[in-house]
Amino acid sequence: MLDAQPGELTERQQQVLDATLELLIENAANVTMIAVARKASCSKETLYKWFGDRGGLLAAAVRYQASKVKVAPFEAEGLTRDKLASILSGFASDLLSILTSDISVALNRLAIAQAHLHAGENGNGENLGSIVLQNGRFSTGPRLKVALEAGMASSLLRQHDSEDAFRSFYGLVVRDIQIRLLLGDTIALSKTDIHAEAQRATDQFFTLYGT
Amino acid sequence: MLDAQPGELTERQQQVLDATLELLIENAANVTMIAVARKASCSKETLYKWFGDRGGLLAAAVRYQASKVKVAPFEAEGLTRDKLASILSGFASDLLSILTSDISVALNRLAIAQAHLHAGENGNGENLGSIVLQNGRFSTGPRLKVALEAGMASSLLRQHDSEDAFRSFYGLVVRDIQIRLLLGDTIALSKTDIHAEAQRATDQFFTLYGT
DNA sequence: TAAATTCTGTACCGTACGGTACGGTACATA
DNA sequence: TATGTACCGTACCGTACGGTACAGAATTTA
Repeated sequence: MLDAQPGELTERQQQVLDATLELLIENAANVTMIAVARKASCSKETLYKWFGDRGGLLAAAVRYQASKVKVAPFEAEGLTRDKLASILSGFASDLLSILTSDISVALNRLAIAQAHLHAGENGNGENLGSIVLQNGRFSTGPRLKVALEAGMASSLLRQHDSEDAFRSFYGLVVRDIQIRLLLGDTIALSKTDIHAEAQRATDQFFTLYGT
Repeated sequence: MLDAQPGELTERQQQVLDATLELLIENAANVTMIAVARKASCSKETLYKWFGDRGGLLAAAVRYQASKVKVAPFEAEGLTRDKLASILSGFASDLLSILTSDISVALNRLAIAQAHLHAGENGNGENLGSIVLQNGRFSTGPRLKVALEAGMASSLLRQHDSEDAFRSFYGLVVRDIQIRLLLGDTIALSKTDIHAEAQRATDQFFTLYGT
């Protein structure tokens, strides 16, 4: 086998996690160890050897998916209002694209479904909810806050707690979309819809926090 | 037994549903038929007789809880800006109080966890997610829209699609609070915190949509 | 080519849960 | 007092799943 660094995943292991994610998207209730083994054409024993137990497999799948959606950080040099607006609007588009994707809905549902478990109750010891939060909200937030603080330093935005400003922007972008999707409502957002929503949220944000 | 109207619940049945909800709050994974029967001091056979199957019991519990949080509609007579602001702020406070409550988090988690099921796959035939949506987002929304439209008619708010205006207000109020709670993040919102958040959201809403 | 390692496929075990059956009890009605 | 009804408690059944064991194939290493 192609050996990998500790914490890294071999090609084959990634195939297994891809199969897990596929299964998760089509029906979360069908993600059993035997189903994953069949879909990935591997044995259950291998699953347990690689991932410890079911919780470890799911955690690995969530982390693996998160590692695929890393986006490039933006540079805050020579910031103009148009440039900041473009950064915000781009961020909003990305966020909406991700949150409305099948894979995001499925992963959030999975994480929410067992978010009540205390750490250590599952094999991996870490809660899926906190993994999703760490790689989602708590990862994108600070990245955008850099841009917001640069905007304040350039007097494009009024002085304000950047965390609070980010949260309001988040609300303006997401509104009730995510919770409705999670609850099973079917909202179709086209590419142009997402772009329009991102633009609206950005305009409203400047109205509230701009100079 | 105290007979009840069709669709109504007897005292004893409400006790059973209260026990179900209690169990749900303390640990959703423990809501098994035997656990409910023990907690409510009734027999499993009675549960099946009254609610059909597990899905029916959960659906009944969700509906029962929803029936307890009905709030009074507001009157839109002689609307002033202060009065509208008070309505919006009150609505926001109520919304935040509900969404941050243990019972709401537990019910939303439950509904989300199985929102992928097609109608008819559970005994009751109706999806818990849609029940929550109907009694939550799709019930409170139209009620507030009445106030928003009255505000537009009174020229307190700019002419605008009331559905869209409501959704932005919702976003300003809730921001990232609900998704973080659902994912297991612990956010403590005191009574005064909620009041302050409601006030902020209302002020921001007037900035965006006021005249 | 021979030994060793890794993996697949399947059979198996224990458990937990949904759902059913049934005996026993309390109570209401006649 | 006799009969019926509603309910409790529990035993039971079938199934599905997580996890383990093992035999044999495939692949690697020497």
